[in-house]
Amino acid sequence: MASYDHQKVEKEWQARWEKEKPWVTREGAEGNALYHLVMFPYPSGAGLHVGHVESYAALDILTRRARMQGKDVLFPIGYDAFGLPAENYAVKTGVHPAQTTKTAIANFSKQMKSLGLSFDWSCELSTADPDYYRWTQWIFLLLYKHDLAYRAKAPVNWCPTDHTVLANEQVVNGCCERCGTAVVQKELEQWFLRITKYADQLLAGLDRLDWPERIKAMQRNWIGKSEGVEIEFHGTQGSNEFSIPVFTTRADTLFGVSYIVLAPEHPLADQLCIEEKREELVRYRDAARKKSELERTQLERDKSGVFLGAYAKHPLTGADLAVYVSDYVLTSYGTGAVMGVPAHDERDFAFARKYDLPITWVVASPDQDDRMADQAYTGPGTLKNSGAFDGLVSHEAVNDIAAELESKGKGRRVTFFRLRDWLVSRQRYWGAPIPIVWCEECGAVPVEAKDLPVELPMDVDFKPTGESPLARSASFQKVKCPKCGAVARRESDTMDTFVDSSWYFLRYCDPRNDEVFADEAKLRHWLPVDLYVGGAEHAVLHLLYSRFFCYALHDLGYLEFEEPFLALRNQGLILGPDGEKMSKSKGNVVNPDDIVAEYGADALRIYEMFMGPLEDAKPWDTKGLVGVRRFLDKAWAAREKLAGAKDHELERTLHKTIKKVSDDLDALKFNTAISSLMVCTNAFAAAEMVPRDLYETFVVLLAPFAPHLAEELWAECGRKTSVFTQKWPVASEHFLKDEKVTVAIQVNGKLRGTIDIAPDLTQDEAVARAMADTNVQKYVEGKEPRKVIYVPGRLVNIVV
RNA sequence: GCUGGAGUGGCGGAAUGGUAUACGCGGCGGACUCAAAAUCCGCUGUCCGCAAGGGCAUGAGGGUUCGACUCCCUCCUCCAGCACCA
Repeated sequence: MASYDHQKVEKEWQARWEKEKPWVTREGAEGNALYHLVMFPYPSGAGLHVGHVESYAALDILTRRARMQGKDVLFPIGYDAFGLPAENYAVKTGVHPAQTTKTAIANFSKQMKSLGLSFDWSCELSTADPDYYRWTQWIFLLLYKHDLAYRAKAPVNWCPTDHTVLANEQVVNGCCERCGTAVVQKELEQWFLRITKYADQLLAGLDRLDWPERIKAMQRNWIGKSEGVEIEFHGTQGSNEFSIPVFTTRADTLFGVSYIVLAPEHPLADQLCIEEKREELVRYRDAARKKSELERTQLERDKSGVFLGAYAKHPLTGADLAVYVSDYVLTSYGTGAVMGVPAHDERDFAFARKYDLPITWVVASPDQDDRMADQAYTGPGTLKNSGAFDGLVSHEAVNDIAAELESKGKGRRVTFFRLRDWLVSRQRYWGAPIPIVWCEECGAVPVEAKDLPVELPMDVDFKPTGESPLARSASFQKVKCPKCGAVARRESDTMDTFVDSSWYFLRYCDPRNDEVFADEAKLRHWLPVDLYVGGAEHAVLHLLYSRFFCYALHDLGYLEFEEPFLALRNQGLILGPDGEKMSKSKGNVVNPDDIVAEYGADALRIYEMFMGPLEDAKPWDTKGLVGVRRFLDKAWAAREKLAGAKDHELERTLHKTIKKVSDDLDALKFNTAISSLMVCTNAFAAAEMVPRDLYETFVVLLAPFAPHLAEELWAECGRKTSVFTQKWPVASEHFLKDEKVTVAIQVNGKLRGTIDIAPDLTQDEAVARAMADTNVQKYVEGKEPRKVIYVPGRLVNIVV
């Protein structure tokens, strides 16, 4: 069988698309618009990865099909071009990040075009372009103006290798997500975005989204809403009165409290500490501070602490409770203090055992005798040893005890979130400068909108030292205060690159606008995004930040919607042929360029879609790719058998294919859509002749998957226009019905034979035909059927 | 520990509660060829049987149903994320 020359075919059609630009977005009627978005790539020197190809091909197929169905589709592409890798590379080699990035973008564009992706290249954008980051800065100032961006001194995560602070979201298991170095805590003044203001809305909004459950669960966990009671524990230290607020979700265990613990950094720790204990406290706190986040978690459950020598009073019983400091209590969560209930909390139990503190059981477990217990009981139960609350079950007791505390002014119901504000300052070079001027007189002064962008200077020594490189640029620092005109200095930190990517999908609909970040009417026309496809690694980073931006911009009157991405799908990882994650060190990386050269872009696209469900992880298998290429060659070969005659059998096959491909694309089931195209091709291959009209319709079906080959075949059929000007075919009911179907015959639910009958045969007729089968008779043995189930076109089940 | 997802041939995988294993890969046999590759045709879950046919198979065990990969309960394993969160 002749094989087609994919290099020639693909080159020719790509040249033609480049010239004719058929994919430029058409802004048509209201309500006819679709917005398909792929997560824009970071233009790394390594080039495009087969994982990129997977998500881009998937959305390209859907986009091409939607256009053939008459939709206007915005399908843009751009580059997340700021970031550490280019800067670190520059530190090593001296090549400027601007240069590295430019080269990488050129390479990415070339690679994407070689895949026949129908992006609208006229929308192309780069976050490192001053025309883009001008608006990143503008949005930052908008947030600043509305108190959603602020500067604060706080304990922050510091990566000693990358010499910069990191957001909580960028610390993975206590390590820097970029380089893996253990992160240390530093007390620094930094810029934050007030994402916590939207914690509740960001949580509630998830319910409305068509997103993978996994991603929604990760965001819910990350936001970490926790409802409970804040309880005041009062006490006196010498002549001073004090009050320690603690947060608990288990107010029902209040009568089991036997001590109080503060986080080592808690402001009250110093105040409450008696002189004899001070040295011990300072030593403990210094040790705790020196521990990295990593060490703290590794020492898990090995509890230690310092008794401060102070006592607080139980709010209901008045009992004296020793106050300790321990690093198992975190400053950053709740009130930074907890009530110790050893009987009903594992950590408190361990702590109480170590320091020999009383353990009082106040919640009876239904199936455990706590007199013998050597571990905490953390489940719900019936209260005891709890005065007036004895006999209540846990959830009632939480309510009643909270009410009692509230009435006495000793507590109140509160909600806490795990989510922290987003730290966006970075002490690095290759990012958007924070558009603030520092003036001796006026303090932090925003740069005026007309003076944006604050351009990133190119002549900077960007070696990271912990001090921001921009602080060392004389030209950058030469500035006057916008308010008073005095000599001032610029903010020298740049923004986290996740700020850049939190709004790029807004810019796409109007990328060259220099009046606003995007025209209001265009935003209304195209947004929100209908379908977003990308990797799952951004679950709590990009996807949460972008949602926050849209909620904020909505509040400030710039957007009509709150949720930017209505539907989201994550492509699964493509693993190496060995089933391991592809990596340079394992030597199992598949380079898409090699595949395109050897088998063609069409084969690569279809193979990646055929491997399995979009969202599953699946191993690469070059043999499978060969099979896909064989399919394309078969489709190509069929053009030599075109005839004018009718063929009802083929016509039925074709219409089933139309139906299956259409339905499967609606459900993003690319693998089964392709398998039905294969079935159709196999039928063509088996046939003597292939009617021309059927073949042409098949080529239209094939077009979104294999755009180059389909265009070529369309031309081979003598058509002068592009196959993509064709309407997407609709299956005809008439041809979907078979004249005869094979129906299963079961006796007592077991398969005993099959019969070929007309699909609309009545039950009586079908049963009569079934009973005539000799094998069926053997099992019925002349017994009277107790019950007969007939599913037309499917089966007859005779129950005896 | 918590959360989410998944367990089906030799492999990737397919199945609105209705003939489990579509499609692809691999394997076996055949055709073409001096030969090989490519291509084409046939077979290919497993066990018993010469065959007709039958038994057993969707991680394990129960249940609902005329009928369960699919629904319900219990358990096991794997993957991913989070994890001293009070």
